[in-house]
Amino acid sequence: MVRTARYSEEHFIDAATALVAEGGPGAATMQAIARRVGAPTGSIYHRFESRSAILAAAWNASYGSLAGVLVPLLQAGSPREAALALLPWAEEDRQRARFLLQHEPVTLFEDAPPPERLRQEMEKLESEMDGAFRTCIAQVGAGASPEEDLARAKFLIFDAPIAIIRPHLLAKGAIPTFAGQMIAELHAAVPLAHAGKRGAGMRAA
Amino acid sequence: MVRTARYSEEHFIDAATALVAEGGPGAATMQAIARRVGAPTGSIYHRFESRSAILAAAWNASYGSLAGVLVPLLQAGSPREAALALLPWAEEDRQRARFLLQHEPVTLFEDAPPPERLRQEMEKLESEMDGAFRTCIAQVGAGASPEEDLARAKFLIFDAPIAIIRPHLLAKGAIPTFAGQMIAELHAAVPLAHAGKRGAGMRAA
DNA sequence: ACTGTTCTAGAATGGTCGGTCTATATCCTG
DNA sequence: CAGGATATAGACCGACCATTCTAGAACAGT
Repeated sequence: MVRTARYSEEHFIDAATALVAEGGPGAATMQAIARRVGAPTGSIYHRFESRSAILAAAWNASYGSLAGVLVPLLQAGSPREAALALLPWAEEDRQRARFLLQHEPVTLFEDAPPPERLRQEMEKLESEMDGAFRTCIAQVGAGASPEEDLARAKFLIFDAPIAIIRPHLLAKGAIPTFAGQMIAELHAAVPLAHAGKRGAGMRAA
Repeated sequence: MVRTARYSEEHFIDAATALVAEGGPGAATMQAIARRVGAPTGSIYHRFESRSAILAAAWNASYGSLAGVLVPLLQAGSPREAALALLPWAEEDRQRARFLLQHEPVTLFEDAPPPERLRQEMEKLESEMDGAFRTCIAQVGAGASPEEDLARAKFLIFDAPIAIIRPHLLAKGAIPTFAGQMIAELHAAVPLAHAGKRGAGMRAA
């Protein structure tokens, strides 16, 4: 009853992801996406109502892939394993990693906000991840204010490993083995809940 | 003999810096910069030959400000002090910090490369910072390959503190005090040259 | 007061962008 | 073996961008 589609949603999302990963949000023009897929620009609008919609879909796919790896480990109360899991994830899904790791979602949608459906999916993914972080903290045991505990966990499990991996993602080469060692060392030396020493216990020498 | 200038280079650089810090590179259009300064668009071209030139100048000003703080401390062999110095720097010069901390220089110049003069200044600043890192490593004493030592130092002194500070820079509020404590704790727990335990000594439990 | 240079001022230009429109091809269903 | 829904295909549109251009204003030295 219908003509079969030659280009799938995924094609366009992947192209947009790659373009943003390589050249920033500005590089992902509708024409560039279409050219990369080999489709006419008009075809994109059969699947996405706007440029924001593609970018949001790309963000959801990337962030969802990340959450799929991280959330189970966080909920299991394994912060160290979660941090280390970022490494193979980034290596296997380099484009999505680069897409996520260099751009704040804020700058992705400078002009038009993404459609409601996608905006809600974004928020759901973010709150899912956030909840997993809180679950992990609750299991491991916290030390200070909830705000500080969360900031601490996000740094140790997410931002710090990312900071370690990022230079190697931007360069072409593979991620060196010492990156994993640095993450492991960090988690051995700096506990998520800074151990029971009286007070805060984290003033440095 | 000449008409006095009403808008200085600095005016335009500051406006461009603020726009990029707030909305990403795409927000810093020539018209937006001019509007923010209150000047006509044409006036910008009396001081900068192109948009890339302003962005490069803004980058140089921001990175130069950062280097001015970091380089002396690195050359003095004080990695901990350097890392902690990022905090007041970011707080006092929020816009420059945000400009630098959320965007890779790569994505700033998607289309046209900046003029030669500015490109060389960028490279000079970067190699100056790089040299300071190496000097610091040499003083403190290294542990592994030069490549790993450098990656380690950059993480501990620059990227990790940045990762700690970034969420608070993107939010509006002040940087909480526990951010400084986290940086201090990190440096107390994870030495730049991982202490003399046999071999690499950084495998975690 | 005049001159010449350097600036402001903002309209004009050519190119590209996101998004729409019309025409045509494809292929499942009946 | 049609009918018609859904796709491709790409020209087209108005908006906006970086950059250029023309006109006039301001000031230093005479």
